[in-house]
Amino acid sequence: MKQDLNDTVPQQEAAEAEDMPDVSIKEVARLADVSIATVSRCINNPEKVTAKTRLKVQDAIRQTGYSPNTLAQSFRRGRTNIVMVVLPSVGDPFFTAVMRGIRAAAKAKGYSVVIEETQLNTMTADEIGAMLVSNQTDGIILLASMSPFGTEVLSAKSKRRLPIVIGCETVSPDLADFPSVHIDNIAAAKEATNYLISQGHQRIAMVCGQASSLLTKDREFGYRAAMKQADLSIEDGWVVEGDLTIAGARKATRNLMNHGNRPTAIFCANDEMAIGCIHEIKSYGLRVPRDISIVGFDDIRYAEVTDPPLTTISQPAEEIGERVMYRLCRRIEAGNGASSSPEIVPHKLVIRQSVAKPAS
Amino acid sequence: MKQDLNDTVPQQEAAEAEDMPDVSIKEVARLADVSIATVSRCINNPEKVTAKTRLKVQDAIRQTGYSPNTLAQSFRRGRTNIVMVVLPSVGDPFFTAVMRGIRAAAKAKGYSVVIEETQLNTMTADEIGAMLVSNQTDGIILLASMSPFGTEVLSAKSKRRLPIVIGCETVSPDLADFPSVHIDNIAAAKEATNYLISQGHQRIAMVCGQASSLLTKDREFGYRAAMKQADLSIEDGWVVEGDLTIAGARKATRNLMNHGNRPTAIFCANDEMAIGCIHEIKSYGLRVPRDISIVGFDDIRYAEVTDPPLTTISQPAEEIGERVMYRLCRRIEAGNGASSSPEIVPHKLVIRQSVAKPAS
DNA sequence: CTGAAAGCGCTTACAG
DNA sequence: CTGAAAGCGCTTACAG
Repeated sequence: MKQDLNDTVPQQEAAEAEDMPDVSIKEVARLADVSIATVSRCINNPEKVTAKTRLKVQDAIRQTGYSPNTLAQSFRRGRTNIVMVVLPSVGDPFFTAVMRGIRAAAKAKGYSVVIEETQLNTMTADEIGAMLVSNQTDGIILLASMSPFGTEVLSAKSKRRLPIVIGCETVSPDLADFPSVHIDNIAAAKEATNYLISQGHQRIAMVCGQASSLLTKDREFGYRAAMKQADLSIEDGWVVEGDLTIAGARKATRNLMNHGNRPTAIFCANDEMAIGCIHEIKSYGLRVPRDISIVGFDDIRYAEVTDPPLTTISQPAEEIGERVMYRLCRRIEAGNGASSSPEIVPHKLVIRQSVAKPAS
Repeated sequence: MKQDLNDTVPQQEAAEAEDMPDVSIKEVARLADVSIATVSRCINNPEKVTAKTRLKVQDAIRQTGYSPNTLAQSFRRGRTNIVMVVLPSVGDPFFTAVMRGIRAAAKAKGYSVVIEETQLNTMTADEIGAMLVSNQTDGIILLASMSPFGTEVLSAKSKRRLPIVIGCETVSPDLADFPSVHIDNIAAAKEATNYLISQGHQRIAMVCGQASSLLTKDREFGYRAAMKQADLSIEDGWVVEGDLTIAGARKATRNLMNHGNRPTAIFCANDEMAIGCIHEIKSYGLRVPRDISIVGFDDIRYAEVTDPPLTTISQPAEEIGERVMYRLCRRIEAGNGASSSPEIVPHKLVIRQSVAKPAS
């Protein structure tokens, strides 16, 4: 009966509350005729309060339209429920997909996420330090490669109980203390290259990312390993640096097109570059895959609708995002006690139509 | 001399500080032998403090590695320096570009931004209310259409001094109180359609967004106006709804392909859909633009590298983002006193190669 | 189960 | 120019 009453607080009251200035916990306490401590308990530990009191308080909350001041809560608790994710390129659909996973998990766990787009590997230790303190966050997700400099700063921060986890990036030994989740980039790149080889290609080039990106290094490493294993040589000038962007790849591809010994296939370190690569090849009047075969990496959503549809390595981007966020939550909650072993997620070669047998 | 000394605090001290537990303003005050009030002033209003004291304090700050607890600051000041941006699709490169502008401006102004991806027009008033209170932000940027329901909630919030500004979206009369910055969507859509007409097309279809999206409505309106003005009729089934995604557009395009009176040109409400549209047309063995011409909207970075390169309406996405963020800052600082007239930014028809004269 | 009280780290009138 | 003090809105031992 009483319950019913509480459940049917007239709409109007809520509407009125909407127009009221902010109510604090004091008003609620006064109205319910209890202490502010009890109001707080009703909200955060309802089981510590009698059903009767709880109802009184809930009623008062409804009448006032009260909701706790999260600023005060954050301050008091010493936690913001905000995490920061650092990534090199928010525009890359691959990272967008990872972010989707991160956001989903964050929402489920009650966190907000702020994004910092930056090439971590080009920052000085001071800059990184400044970035970290200026954003008062509960933890950090790193989707970008670090300079050794940065690593030091991060390790220091980490010791001061700023949880950090790494996603996508291959983790260098000096970062082994941090939890991470990523695919096996070396194996994936090998697989991509081997596929090209299995189709009869021998002159295979690669467009990779910046030299300072570990992830890119691993993909290059896998490519080189596969070539070596197949006894195929890599000519000078066949490994060119894009910067993971369309524009960078177009420029890199031009170099490849002008190479004395033009490759019959190109392995791109990401799909974004594969798109630029295909476009550039076409601008030479050549056709993909008839004249040159292309393999990408990431399987972004555009890979399916490029012309031709792109053969590429698929990463479970959203899953990586989710896992990395949950991992961070565990660190935030359990501290450095939580496991820090790397989590390897599976990749997959997705065969579409950008690879054919070599013409020559 | 003294200045010099201060400027050359040995590296080591800073390094030490890195390892220390959090220092509060009290430690600094003790070390500098002043009150915490003075320390606070040194940081926030240095001009209110003697040069001598200032140096003493700055020294202590350096030695301790102190940086103010932003949680406490936020709480005390009642401001978080966080803004929220609500948008329908973080994956759309157009919004990514807008976000880049927002982020740049936010950084310049000392704000962090959190993103909320949601179809505002499908949410109930309660859901919107919950979303708003759960994120304690200083202001909101809306890049998504609102239901009338949502509008009410927002107006109420706005009266309670939660600054809101609208970007990209056309603003309906009931939202006229909010500042906004966007292109003239009607005029732009007209221009796109007129271009098709000028090339000799008469059977022109449109793939638009969800019915509930104002922006989409405006683009459709512009298209219809242009058709009418040219005395061209629009057959039933020529205006189909994608949902601003590749997949949605592919489905919509299939309907167009199967239409008894197949159009010779298609105007897509955004580039993302144009990409899906082109892909689908090709899957019928047809060619763009030889068989069907396509015009997109937004000029995302892929527009240039589609096959064929896409003719589209270019919006100054980053500029919109920057302006909308600066606009929000003004609202946060000046309150509702700040201007609320809409800011119209220029668009441009970018002619590439997805339009040809009709074959028939 | 409940209340009185301390305290989180800052900022800012208010005196002096 | 500087300091002592109040207070922002909460949460949480500590008594009772």
